[in-house]
Amino acid sequence: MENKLTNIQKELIESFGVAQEGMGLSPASARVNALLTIADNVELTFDEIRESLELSKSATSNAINNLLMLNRIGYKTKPGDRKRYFYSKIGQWQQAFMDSMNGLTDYNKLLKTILSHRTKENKEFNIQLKELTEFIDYYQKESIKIIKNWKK
Amino acid sequence: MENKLTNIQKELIESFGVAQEGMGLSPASARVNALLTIADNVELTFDEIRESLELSKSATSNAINNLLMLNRIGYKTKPGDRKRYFYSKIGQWQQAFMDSMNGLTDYNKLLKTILSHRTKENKEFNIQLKELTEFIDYYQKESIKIIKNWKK
DNA sequence: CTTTTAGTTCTTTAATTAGAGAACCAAAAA
DNA sequence: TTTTTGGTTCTCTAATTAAAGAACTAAAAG
Repeated sequence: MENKLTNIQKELIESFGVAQEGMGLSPASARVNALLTIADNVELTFDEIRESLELSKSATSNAINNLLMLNRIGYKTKPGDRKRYFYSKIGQWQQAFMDSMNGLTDYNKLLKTILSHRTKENKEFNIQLKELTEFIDYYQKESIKIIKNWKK
Repeated sequence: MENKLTNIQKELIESFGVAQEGMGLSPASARVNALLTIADNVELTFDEIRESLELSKSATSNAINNLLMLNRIGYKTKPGDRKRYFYSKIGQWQQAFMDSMNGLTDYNKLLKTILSHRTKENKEFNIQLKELTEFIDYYQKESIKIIKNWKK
């Protein structure tokens, strides 16, 4: 159970943690996710995570369950071992990317509804709003093409 | 100064406001930005914003300054009129989009640093991490192409 | 000058978030 | 059956965020 982090690793966890806080994760979730990206061992147990990050059990539990819900991490078990081994789902980025593209649809629907309720005055503004919705449609389609062409 | 919103407009402001809270704006900022997207009049003064949204002066002031800083809104003045007329910078989405693409560079730099500090064990994980950084590079370039091709 | 306008800043409060620590619990081990 | 393991849940507190309301201010109007 000796899973010591180097100083560089600790620093990377903090930097990457901060970056992921900026992407909407709580401090503890961000650090757990960072740890699972940075630690040499890619499968860590609850207690290894807790120890490495010096978190309480509750903070560890909540962070892990949050990341599981967001599908950012997963876990596996080993026969005859009750512990769960958590890992980063970094390989899932294609799916995550697709999901974020699809998430744009609702936002764009809203923009279109807004446009449909605008008066005819402010032609210029309406044109810009229309262009934005058209661009989002276009961008979604092109992005999906982009990702499909990504097989180097 | 009679700038009454219809019920539909009020609802749209709430929906769009919530959507923008999800994109990182505070409730008041999100609603100010929504108002400037939805109101018939695209140029509103401080007091018109305050009244329409039933906000306090401080909340209005902070929300406006926050949006100005984020470059999501701008204002113009009129000769012989001390008031500022605020408007949504919706037409600026191309620039905003470019900025968000460029924002990925730092994140990717971090991922590359993380990769460079990983041991050679866990080949599969390292490959996935490498793929992700390569995809981000590729995606940035392609996205910029996409936006440049957007001149219909 | 004095007042009004167009905001800004300060103070306070309410609400939310984050996390510690302890109590708890179910399954497995002893 | 009791203890240990691997967590989860509950309670409490500290910190942060959001916004109201009042006091303030600089520039323009009267």
